Amino acid sequence: MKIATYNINGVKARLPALLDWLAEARPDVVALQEIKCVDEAFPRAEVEDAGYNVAVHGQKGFNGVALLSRLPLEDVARGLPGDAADEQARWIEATVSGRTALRVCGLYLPNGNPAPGPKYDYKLDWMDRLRARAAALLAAEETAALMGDFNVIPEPEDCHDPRAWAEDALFLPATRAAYRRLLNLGFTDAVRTLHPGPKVYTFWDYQAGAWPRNHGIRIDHALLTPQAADRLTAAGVDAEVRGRDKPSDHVPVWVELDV
DNA sequence: ATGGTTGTTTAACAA
Repeated sequence: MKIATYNINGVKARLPALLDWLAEARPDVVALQEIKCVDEAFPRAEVEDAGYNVAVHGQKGFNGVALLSRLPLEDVARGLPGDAADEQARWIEATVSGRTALRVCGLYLPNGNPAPGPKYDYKLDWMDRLRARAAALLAAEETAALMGDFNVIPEPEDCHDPRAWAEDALFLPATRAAYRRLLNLGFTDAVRTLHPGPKVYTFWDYQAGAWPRNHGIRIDHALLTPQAADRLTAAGVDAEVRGRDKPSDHVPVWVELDV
């Protein structure tokens, strides 16, 4: 089963690009981030016509996540637990039952800039809540995948120029430490594991010719519980999508799991 | 050093 994550930066503006990519990449499950619309505005009919069930957790103007799946989406849950007052739409999870049940979590982790400040505090708080939910998945020995835009550059080799990112919320020591605490619970970074070299990027800024100069960063990740990692057969980044007309600033990241 | 771009929504804001 092919499971992907794709920050599409506005589903309305990106619908043709999304449908083109779905047709050629043929993922079984997709976690979308930054749909930037309310549930009712999601182009459900077009995506269903492409062969996907749809579960949406939207928000007006910003954020917003969704899950697409060829198989039914079971036990859908919306919103990251741990703060009833958090109204930002950044988390959705569901179970997809192939030969084995797979819990897919789609997440859009807060950007956190400018740091320091309230947005950065929110990011670190959100990462604490993410770690709690992730620990529960591990405790339940779930075959699960955390798929999303983590807004974290894990290591210096995950960006073109570490000095340029030194003060950024995506790369600050506290951000990397919080991400490491999550990984060290027992998750496998699928892309890093199968593509250990440098220059594996998933985001290129729209500005300053970042794409033609390959000034990218790796911030979209697929983290697997041990039960899922045991079934990992392939992983990749569809970087060429970034060079097309009207692209998102992110590109799809995917894993193949024998489930 | 600074600015550069895009999407949503309509003057900023977020990224």
